[in-house]
Amino acid sequence: MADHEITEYERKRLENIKRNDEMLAALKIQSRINDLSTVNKRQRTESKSYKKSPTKNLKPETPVVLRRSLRTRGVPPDAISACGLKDDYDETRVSKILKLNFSPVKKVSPRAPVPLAMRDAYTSDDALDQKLIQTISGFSKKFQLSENNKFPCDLVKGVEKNEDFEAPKVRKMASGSVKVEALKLEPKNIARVVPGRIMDVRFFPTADVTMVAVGNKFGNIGFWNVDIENDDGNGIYMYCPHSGPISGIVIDPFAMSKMFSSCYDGFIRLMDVEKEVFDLIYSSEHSVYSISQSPHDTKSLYFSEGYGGINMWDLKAGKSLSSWNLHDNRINTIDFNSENSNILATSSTDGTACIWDLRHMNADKPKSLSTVCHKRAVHSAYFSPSGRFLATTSVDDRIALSTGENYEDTSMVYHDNQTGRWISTFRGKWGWDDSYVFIGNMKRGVDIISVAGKKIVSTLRSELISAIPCRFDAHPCKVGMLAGATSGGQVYIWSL
DNA sequence: ATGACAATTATTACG
DNA sequence: CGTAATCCATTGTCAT
Repeated sequence: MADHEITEYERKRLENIKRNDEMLAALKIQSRINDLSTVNKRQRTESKSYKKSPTKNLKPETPVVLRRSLRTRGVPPDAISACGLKDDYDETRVSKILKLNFSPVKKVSPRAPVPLAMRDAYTSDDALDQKLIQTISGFSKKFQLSENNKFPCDLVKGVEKNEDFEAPKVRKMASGSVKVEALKLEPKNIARVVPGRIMDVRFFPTADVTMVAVGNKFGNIGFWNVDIENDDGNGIYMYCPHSGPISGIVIDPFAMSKMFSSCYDGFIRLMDVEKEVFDLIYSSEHSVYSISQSPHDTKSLYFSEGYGGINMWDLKAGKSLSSWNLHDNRINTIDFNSENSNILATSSTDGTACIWDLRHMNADKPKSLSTVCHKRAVHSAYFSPSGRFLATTSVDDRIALSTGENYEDTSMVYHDNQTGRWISTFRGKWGWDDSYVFIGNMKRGVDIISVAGKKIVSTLRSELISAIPCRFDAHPCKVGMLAGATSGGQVYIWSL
């Protein structure tokens, strides 16, 4: 037999196949571990997150000094140990939990479809989580006890003078025009909050404390209280309430002690600071790709699932009120029009963004009010603060700005959106009025698109930025405060 | 048409 | 300081 010389191409291909198989196998094993982890008791005595002497690997001369990074230094780089899923569950924590009179459950994995004690999900070595809990319940209580017309963000109208929170409420963002040149990034407003890729970043909707929550690819949720300067701790707290990439975070401005998070693992949890648990709200076979709440109706939750489905979930009843199949592929964002909360926009990998009217959605596959068509996947569709514009971002390297009666008047702005595999997709986000959209670029800057000029008018740049900021949040109460999050777990906060 | 596969990309931990 | 390892995105291309 003539022996076949293996061509370079074939060799490479075989290698790839082998690698992929190994990777798949590893993923499967991991998910098995997650499923079985109630019984699984693998423990390694020396988990990296408990190592004492942190090795400084930030070049001292570089200006890229992540604020108070020493403490986060110990956070292990890889997903699994970061989440404590497989190898860093320690007995001391179990006994602490038992002492604290939590139900004597065995180890609870974030994948188990049950509530998860916050302390159980806390991933740092010291017990500073209580401090976070105090902070959050502090400002959320303050808000609840204050007079009825004193809500966070000065944002209320139409609130009745009773204690009943059923009263119609409207969330009004702090608005105003910003001179974009005035936005500054200071070293103290930089921190690494979690390891790995950040999928979503969100400010707490209060002016009392500057605090962000981020969710990463590994299922961690990190908090950063930016106001904490130099007392014990660095204002950074990390939990692992999920077993996969966190697709969205929602904080109801009228109940800030409760925070929703959705995950590719199909779970939606509610962090309830009063009960000190990550409650289980919803669990599914399918991935949950986005989550949103109507500004009017905070009794229900909207989220997208699988390949094009949307659910309207009643929080009180704990069941789905409606579900629709709106797209041919995954829905990446859901956003409500702040001026008319019957109107919502979805963006989808099927290449379209659609605007829907909740009053006309009876069929399983309803007809959209209007559709913005792109040539490739659409990764976000957000209404402007006034609701008059819709900004969609697509991998076809376009940002569409749509306006008019039915948003039929669309103009396209070119923007390089080729983020590749390691960077979370870009999403053009509105600032504090209808004039600007903020979006990251591949050169570690933040492009600012002017709606009037239909082009990039400015770019935020800084030597302090060590990675590409890809996910953003504009502070709902503080005009000019913008948080950007990277694939390396850092958060940058620009402010006036 | 459908499906499998390669190439692409940036960040970081580690040697 | 260079480099291996990351690995639930996306798309075009080539095979079936």
